[in-house]
Amino acid sequence: MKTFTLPPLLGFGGSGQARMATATIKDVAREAQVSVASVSRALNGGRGVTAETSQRIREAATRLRYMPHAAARMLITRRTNTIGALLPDLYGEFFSELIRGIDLAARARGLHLLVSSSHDDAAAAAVALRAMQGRVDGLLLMSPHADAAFLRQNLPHDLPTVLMNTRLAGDDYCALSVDNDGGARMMVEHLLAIGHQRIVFIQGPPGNRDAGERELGYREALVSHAPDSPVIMLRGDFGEESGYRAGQEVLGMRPRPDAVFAANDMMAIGCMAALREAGICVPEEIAVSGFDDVPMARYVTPPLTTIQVHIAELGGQAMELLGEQIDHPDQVMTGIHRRVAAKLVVRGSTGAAPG
Amino acid sequence: MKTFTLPPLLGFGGSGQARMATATIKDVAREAQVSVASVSRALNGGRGVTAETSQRIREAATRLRYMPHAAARMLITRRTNTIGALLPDLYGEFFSELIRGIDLAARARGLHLLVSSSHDDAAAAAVALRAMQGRVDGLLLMSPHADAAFLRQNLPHDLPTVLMNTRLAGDDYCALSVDNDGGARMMVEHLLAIGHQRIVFIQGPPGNRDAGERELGYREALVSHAPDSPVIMLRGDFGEESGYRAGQEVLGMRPRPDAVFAANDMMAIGCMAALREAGICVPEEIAVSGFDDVPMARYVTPPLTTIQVHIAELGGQAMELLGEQIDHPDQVMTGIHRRVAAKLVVRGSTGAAPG
DNA sequence: ACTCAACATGAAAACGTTTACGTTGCCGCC
DNA sequence: GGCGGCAACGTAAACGTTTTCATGTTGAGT
Repeated sequence: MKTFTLPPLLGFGGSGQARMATATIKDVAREAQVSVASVSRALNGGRGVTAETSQRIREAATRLRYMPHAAARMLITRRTNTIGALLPDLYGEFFSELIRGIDLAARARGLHLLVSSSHDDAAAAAVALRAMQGRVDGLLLMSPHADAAFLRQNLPHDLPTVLMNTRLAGDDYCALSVDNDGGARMMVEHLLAIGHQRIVFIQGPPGNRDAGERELGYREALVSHAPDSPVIMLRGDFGEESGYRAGQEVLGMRPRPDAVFAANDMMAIGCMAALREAGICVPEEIAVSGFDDVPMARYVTPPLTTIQVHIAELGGQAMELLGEQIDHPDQVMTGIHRRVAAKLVVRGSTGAAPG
Repeated sequence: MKTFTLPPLLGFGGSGQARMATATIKDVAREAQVSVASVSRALNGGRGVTAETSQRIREAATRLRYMPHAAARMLITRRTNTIGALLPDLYGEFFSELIRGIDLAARARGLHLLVSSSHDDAAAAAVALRAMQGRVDGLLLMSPHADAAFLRQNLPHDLPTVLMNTRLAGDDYCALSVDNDGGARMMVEHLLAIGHQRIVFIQGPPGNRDAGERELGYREALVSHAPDSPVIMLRGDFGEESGYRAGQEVLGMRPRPDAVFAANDMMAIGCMAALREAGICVPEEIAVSGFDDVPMARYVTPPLTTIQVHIAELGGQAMELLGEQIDHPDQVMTGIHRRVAAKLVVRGSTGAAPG
């Protein structure tokens, strides 16, 4: 079998930068004088190959700058080593932190990350979902329009999936979301603890899950810790403007509330603007607090007391959960529903901390 | 050839949710009574197939919910229809906008997006770069440590690549960056136009490309429009703290500067804090301006005059450029270097606008 | 010395596509 | 009526892996 056939596509001649097409496993096999099977074994598990042949193969591989062809491996292995993240139109810190958390956890598992973001409507999300078919081993899904029907329609039922912050609780899928409820309770307890009695809540957009849970936490905390305090709601939509309007409404209330808890930071900031314009001092006359701990929160005057959620952790834990699901496909994990903790950050706007 | 062999893995029985493994092209071929070649033809170009057979094939495909196996296609086609984005550790709005721009442009071209983010050092970036080998048709690369040597070392020379905001100008690669220079000039011209004479510049971190270009723009504008105005530099590092310290230095200067131009918004905000503490009114006594137009810029008091760069456009244009390169591999496009425009946003901190 | 297990290795099948190349059947033209 | 050409379609060869199976080869146990 000694033939004179040179490696067909590899360097011609000797020194250095010869233009070479990417080497395949066959080239490595020839270079190391073994069969392709041995190369595969040596480079993967390393079992079933002598230490010295393995060594020789490894050397040949690096010499040829061999990189296994991803597609070929996927084809036979039926694993892509890639997970997909389907995300809605997200902005700012939230998005970047989420991706960071996912990416880090994925990299730790040796997985690649295929992202598809900015889906405004269900149709766009469905298209993106289909396009990911077969390119990913699992799916991280955060979508406001991901109701049960949508999922059953568009999701391959055998694809491991973890839902993040979605409406439907963990009946058929794994899910993970931020502890809105607990966070809101903490905030109300804080406000009560520093002596406030009449706490008004500025709601988020109707139908929004996060907003709803935060409202729930507010109600729960009141009934369990201060059953005599009134439940006062104002409409909002997470926008700064709506917070401003809510602030104006607060001004007209008699007796005047002594604290405002907005369902997110932007509304809290808008609310503070309205109060300031009316000459009301925060926190002396009215305490104000928000939710999210956006970067801006510590820069407004006074700095905003708020609830911090570790978004990167949301992404990271979701990735962990997905990884488990991928590694143990038989194990039933549907129905698991975890929450990532929220943390109270006390700043000047509730008067309990100097800065 | 009429046999009774049922499609082996497909539904057993009839109605609805029968558990089925994913259908392959063979299943479709059998279902439509044609060869696999015809299926491929019908589903791709559609040439070389009768309209009616094509129709029949298409029906069979949808009936079986056929989705071509991505890996198999990649293997034979040698195209992944995926582009990779290698990004450093980015935060907040910048990151999310960049991804949004890239993602949208990629989707418009039918390309998937593989991201790898959060690379602090060159080693991590190199690993990530290698891992993307063969999984992508092109690369979008933004990396502070992407010098020429690094690229030549780790980048397959035949992989279309577009550099974003990197140090080395377009000698060997396509590059794209924000017009720091032009933006800074615009800002200085604005400050001069409203009557300021002594404009101090707060520098960014040494070695930072963006910071350097902004400083250059500042110098250029001064020499060309106000050669008599002094060039005054203060050290900074893009952090709010450093802006605060710079602000304190400004306070001690005699004659006192009448305007501050910080290399980014956070430093401008820090600077304003220092001035406020000293009882100096912005913009009446000293005007302050920044660069970036971070979301916070419009919420500080007074709202910050700054330079807005359309980050999404940076990503989108980079993707466009990369797409061109992928579609026309022979065409030499190395050396192209585009800049995305910057825009002056005048707000209260330079006193030229009410709010 | 003979058997049997254990082990290193190679040959070849499989994964699901695309595509170059044949093969047919049909039509028009001489 | 034979012949060339064209269009539709099928056959089979690739693509680069992993993995099963078969085949030595060795070493230990009797």
